[in-house]
Amino acid sequence: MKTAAGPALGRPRSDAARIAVLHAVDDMLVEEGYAAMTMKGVAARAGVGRQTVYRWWNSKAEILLEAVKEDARDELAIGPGESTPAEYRDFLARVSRFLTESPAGAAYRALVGEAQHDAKVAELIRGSDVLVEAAVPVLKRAIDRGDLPSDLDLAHAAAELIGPVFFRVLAGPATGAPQPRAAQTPRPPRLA
Amino acid sequence: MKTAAGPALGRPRSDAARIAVLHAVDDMLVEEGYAAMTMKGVAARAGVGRQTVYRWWNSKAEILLEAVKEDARDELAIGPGESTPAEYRDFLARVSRFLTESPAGAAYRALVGEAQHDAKVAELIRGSDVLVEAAVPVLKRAIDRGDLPSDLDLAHAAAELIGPVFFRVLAGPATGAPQPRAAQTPRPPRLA
DNA sequence: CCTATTTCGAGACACTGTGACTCGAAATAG
DNA sequence: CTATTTCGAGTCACAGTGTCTCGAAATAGG
Repeated sequence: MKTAAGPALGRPRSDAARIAVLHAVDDMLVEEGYAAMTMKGVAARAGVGRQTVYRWWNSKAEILLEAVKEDARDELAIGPGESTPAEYRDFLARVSRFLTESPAGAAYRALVGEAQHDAKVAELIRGSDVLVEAAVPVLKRAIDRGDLPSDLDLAHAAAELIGPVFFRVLAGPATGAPQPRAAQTPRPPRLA
Repeated sequence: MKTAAGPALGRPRSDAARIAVLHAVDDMLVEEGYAAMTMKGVAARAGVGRQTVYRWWNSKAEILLEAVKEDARDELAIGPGESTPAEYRDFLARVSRFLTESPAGAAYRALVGEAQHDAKVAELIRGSDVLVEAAVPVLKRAIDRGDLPSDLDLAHAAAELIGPVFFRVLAGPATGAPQPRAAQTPRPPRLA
């Protein structure tokens, strides 16, 4: 915890190195997979000293999180649609594509997976799930239309919406490995 | 691939060693967590040679799968209830408890997590999900009662039922690490 | 210009897990 | 008694981890 001292002292952090690491992680994840991706390899691939990586990130998971956060948000965001069911359908199709085809989605799955093994990673992703955050605007518009009660628990409703797709991709017959098969468009479920 | 030659030749496999390994994996998962659990450690804990472990299982995941499969089935099985909503409620409460509190549930989460990293593990758990298998009898009884259409896609319906709880536990605010907090009883969703 | 401070890339280091290997002993069938 | 296979135990090369050191580079203030 730095005390947020203003202008800093000494050589400033190299943004080029930061970007290089982020890109390296992004590339290596899709090329070799999360398991084969090592801190050593990331540093080498980025053309960066090993200590430089460890100085700014504590784990693969932290780098990955920073590397794909923006992409994930962009890929999941949808604007207002014609109706609530139409928005559900569009959103769920996007979630399905994200989880099964997008590199950012692969990173998300890897992070959720790692969270089941490592409490630190679980803490890292806790309370800032990109899927939930993307679902919230959809739910709020549904509330505005009067299709959902105004006192709705957004987190629970988001889980209701996302859960079935999430479960099928992570644990179902289309589990894990990057399957090139086309994503199936899921039906929107009825929310209480 | 053995050709299933009947009476076998040479010294038979030691069932004591098999049980010891299974118990060691079971214990170490709850005591140290999946990440800290190593093949080396398992062999030592079980008082078994390292090669003996590698001879019968290819990975931690395989051992874990064999170790908890029966426990998982037992913990998730529920008998017929008074009504379909009551069965949904009971089943989902059991799923929630399983995922958040049971050692077998922790193993299940670890396996699903590992499947996101390793295609072999994904293949291993593909098409034999204990949660889906436990949901199927519930759904079939609902069909018999006329509460669900007889041509229902069981896998999809099971995902609809399980998904929300699954998502909240694996990715939601109650992510990952074994949280001693009491499981919240989820509302049963409406199935199409 | 000079110095203090911090990051940079590069690499050495001890430690640990992996998975294949060897060894002699034990258990089974013929 | 022999062939075969598993047993526990241990050795081995290889690779990744995370910390450390090194000299160079980049910044601020004197």
